[in-house]
Amino acid sequence: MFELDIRSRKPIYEQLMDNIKELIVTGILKPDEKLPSVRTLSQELTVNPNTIQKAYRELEREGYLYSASRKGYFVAPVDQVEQKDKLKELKETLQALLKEAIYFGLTKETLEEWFDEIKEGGETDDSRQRSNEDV
Amino acid sequence: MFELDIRSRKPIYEQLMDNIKELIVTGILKPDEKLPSVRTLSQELTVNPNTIQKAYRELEREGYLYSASRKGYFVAPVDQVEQKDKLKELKETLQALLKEAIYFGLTKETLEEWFDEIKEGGETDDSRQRSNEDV
Amino acid sequence: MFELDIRSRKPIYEQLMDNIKELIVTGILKPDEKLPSVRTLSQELTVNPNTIQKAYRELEREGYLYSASRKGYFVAPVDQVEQKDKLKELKETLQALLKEAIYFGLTKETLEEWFDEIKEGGETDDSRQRSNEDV
Amino acid sequence: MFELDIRSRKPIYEQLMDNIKELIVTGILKPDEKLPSVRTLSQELTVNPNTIQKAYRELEREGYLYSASRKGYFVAPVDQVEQKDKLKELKETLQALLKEAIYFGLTKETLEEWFDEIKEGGETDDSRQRSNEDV
DNA sequence: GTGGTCTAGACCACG
DNA sequence: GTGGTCTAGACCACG
Repeated sequence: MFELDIRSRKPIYEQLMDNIKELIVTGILKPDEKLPSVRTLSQELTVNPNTIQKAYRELEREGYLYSASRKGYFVAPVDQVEQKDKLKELKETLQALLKEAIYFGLTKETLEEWFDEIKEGGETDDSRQRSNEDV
Repeated sequence: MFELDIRSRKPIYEQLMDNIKELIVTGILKPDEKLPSVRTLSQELTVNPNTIQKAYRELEREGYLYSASRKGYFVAPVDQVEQKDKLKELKETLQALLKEAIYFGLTKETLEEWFDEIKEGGETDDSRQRSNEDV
Repeated sequence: MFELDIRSRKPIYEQLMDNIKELIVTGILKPDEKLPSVRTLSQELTVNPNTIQKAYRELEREGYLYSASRKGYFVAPVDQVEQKDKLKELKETLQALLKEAIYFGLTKETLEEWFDEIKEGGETDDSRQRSNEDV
Repeated sequence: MFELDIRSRKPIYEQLMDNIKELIVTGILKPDEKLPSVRTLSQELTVNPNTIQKAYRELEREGYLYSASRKGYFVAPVDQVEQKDKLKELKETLQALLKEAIYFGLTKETLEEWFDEIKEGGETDDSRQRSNEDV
């Protein structure tokens, strides 16, 4: 489920964040769904609890998770206002990357294909087991 | 010309890289054009020479620049093979980002608009077109 | 009546305390008025009885409530001595907060407005005046 | 300079934050002034570096400090927009506290006196080291 | 059982 | 020299 590369230059807590974001963004983790407890995940991944906690907290700060008192961490539902803010945030990053990709030959057609690939991957997934899906 | 934010969490050498990539990618820096020497740029930006050096080296490693022994660093022209490799590299990053953006409400239409914005912004410079047109 | 936010970082028993203080302080709960029993409130709010108990005990300790052995918890009338003590306690906290607010641009005029807003909001309730007028 | 009470229920990192806020808010620490390094302060206060770091980072998140690459932490100057936001944030807390204080007999006159004390304390206090300025 | 705080201390990246 | 990451592990508060 989680892909962590200890050798990577990217800190483990950031890799964890990316992994969890992916699960949320593809709908595998649903709004208000509970995440594994800090301790549990720590044992499963053999990563220090503090590192898990750091990832969870940062995701809370970014609006992906919320923590309910001492009950644990949960996937945050996104309302429209937050959506717009988040999208504006992402625009800049995305545009910088698009500029690069265009320089290296990305065409509008290819971009549209990529977009469709993602849409199809997520949209039609109703198996929820998600082992047989084409994300 | 260069936007460096010393308060940013992003390391200065990475900010430098981003700035130079931007200049290359938008065609302001042309293929085979010489970049300012490490010393010069170091003084202009009041940045440690080691930091400039690191940015140049890293850009060379990524294929944006080439260095001619003692003569300095130059913008690398991109051939078709390199282009495709680079694009494939970027695809993964871009798709992850697109997934997020779609989750936060990005539509195909908006994405196309963003694409066009960039294309129009760069289109007027035709020296840059050379390397892109033969794709 | 009670605003509890399970997602808040503030413990539920503290949120409960704040809510009850607010009701007392605005005169909605009158001196010697009985509070709902721990059990009742626990069911109404679907909150653990221990949590209600803790809030009530803490409010008793702070002088807002008194408990009559097995009969339950009641709003404590405040006599002049207690009032002065309480006010002295609050002074320190208030001054720290005022310092901050002044740093961020709070003027005397704005502060007076805020004071008046509260006074007007509460003034209409005259049962509450009793305990305040003899100051 | 710093008052830390290990026995207090308030976490050390929060006590640290309060102390530093106080120094900033009273003008003892000036905008862009450097704070002691994490390590230095850690040794001076015999508090774990992680705890210092936590306080610094939280103060950064709240807009009191900024961190410059690897140069250390500095007092953040506040612009007008941030000021207004911060003041709005504080309003709610202050009003809740004012309500309580009014309940316990705080009069407008007393409140104004407290306001003036703070203003004067900052304004005319030239006995300090930092001394001859009028914050 | 859950997250939160804190310590002691190692190692790394940046400049 | 500076902050950032990470571990191993203790103890606490809340519910």
